[in-house]
Amino acid sequence: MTTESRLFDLFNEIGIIAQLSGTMFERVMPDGMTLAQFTVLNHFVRLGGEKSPAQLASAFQVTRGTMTSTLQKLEAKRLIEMNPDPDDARGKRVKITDMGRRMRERCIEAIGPSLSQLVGEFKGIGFETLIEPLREIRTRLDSARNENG
Amino acid sequence: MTTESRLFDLFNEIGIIAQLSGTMFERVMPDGMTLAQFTVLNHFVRLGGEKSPAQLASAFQVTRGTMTSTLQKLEAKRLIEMNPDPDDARGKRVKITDMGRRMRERCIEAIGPSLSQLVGEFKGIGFETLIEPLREIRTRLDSARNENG
DNA sequence: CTCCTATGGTTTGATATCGAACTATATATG
DNA sequence: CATATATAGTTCGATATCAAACCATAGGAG
Repeated sequence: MTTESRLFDLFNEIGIIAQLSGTMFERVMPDGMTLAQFTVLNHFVRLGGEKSPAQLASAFQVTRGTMTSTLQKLEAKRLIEMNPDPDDARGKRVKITDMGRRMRERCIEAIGPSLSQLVGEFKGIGFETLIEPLREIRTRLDSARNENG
Repeated sequence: MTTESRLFDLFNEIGIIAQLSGTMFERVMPDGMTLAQFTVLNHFVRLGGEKSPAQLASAFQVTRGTMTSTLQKLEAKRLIEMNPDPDDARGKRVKITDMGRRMRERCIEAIGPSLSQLVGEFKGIGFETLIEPLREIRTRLDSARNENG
């Protein structure tokens, strides 16, 4: 069992967890909200301010095309607002609306019970200690990607 | 910052890593091989024997419909063989072919350099200690899903 | 034996994502 | 200033996945 194949195992577990948790959440989300849409709203509530679509795409590691699609869905539901960037005629500025804030609250309430149940199930695993190393892995994975292009 | 939102952060990191690593691998895979297809071949080489499509779907936590699609692709490329289960007229038995074994080798060679590079990038993180807790999380996540189903 | 529920596998329709091509604007270089 | 290159955002075609509905067979209950 080489180190390389251990790393492959790691990515394998991560892939399965991502799929399971993603579909689990989307099943309980209200109003056809997807995880991607919720994540954008959550980002704005937690960090405030405005962001460009490109910044959001980079933050969540999706392509700009994907982010365009996600933002269009959110805008159609009036959960975000998009305006031209006054300093850059190519760019847009995205911000959350009051409806968006309320929808984010509804989502949190909807997924709350599932999350609480899982917090119970995960007692003894110490999942909180996993976050930092995973964040580090994500960061380096992203730089490796940018280096190779 | 509640425990629940920490758990959400964990799933968030996991989702991004899954996306990055998945697309990174599929970019270098030969002959249109997907991660899902490779994972099936890899499973057979490592564990040997025959499996039913339902067993494979359960092992990789995808729906039977998804596994049907994956197996059809593999069978069309002659990388697996599917035969009726002699003990259950509903079922099928799946096994890898010699071409499948060779293709798996090609895939491993193709992703080898990327994996080695990442092993280098991840020096100091101790990623190997993450595998067990993540496997545990995956298992409990799956049981929680089956309970609520 | 007969029905009734569970399971194996497939099909279908919807959707999120990717990569690549495209337009428009910004920035650097000569 | 002019041209070349980089970046912002969108669109398009392909594909993997899911959920739900479907058919066939298994296994148990009466």
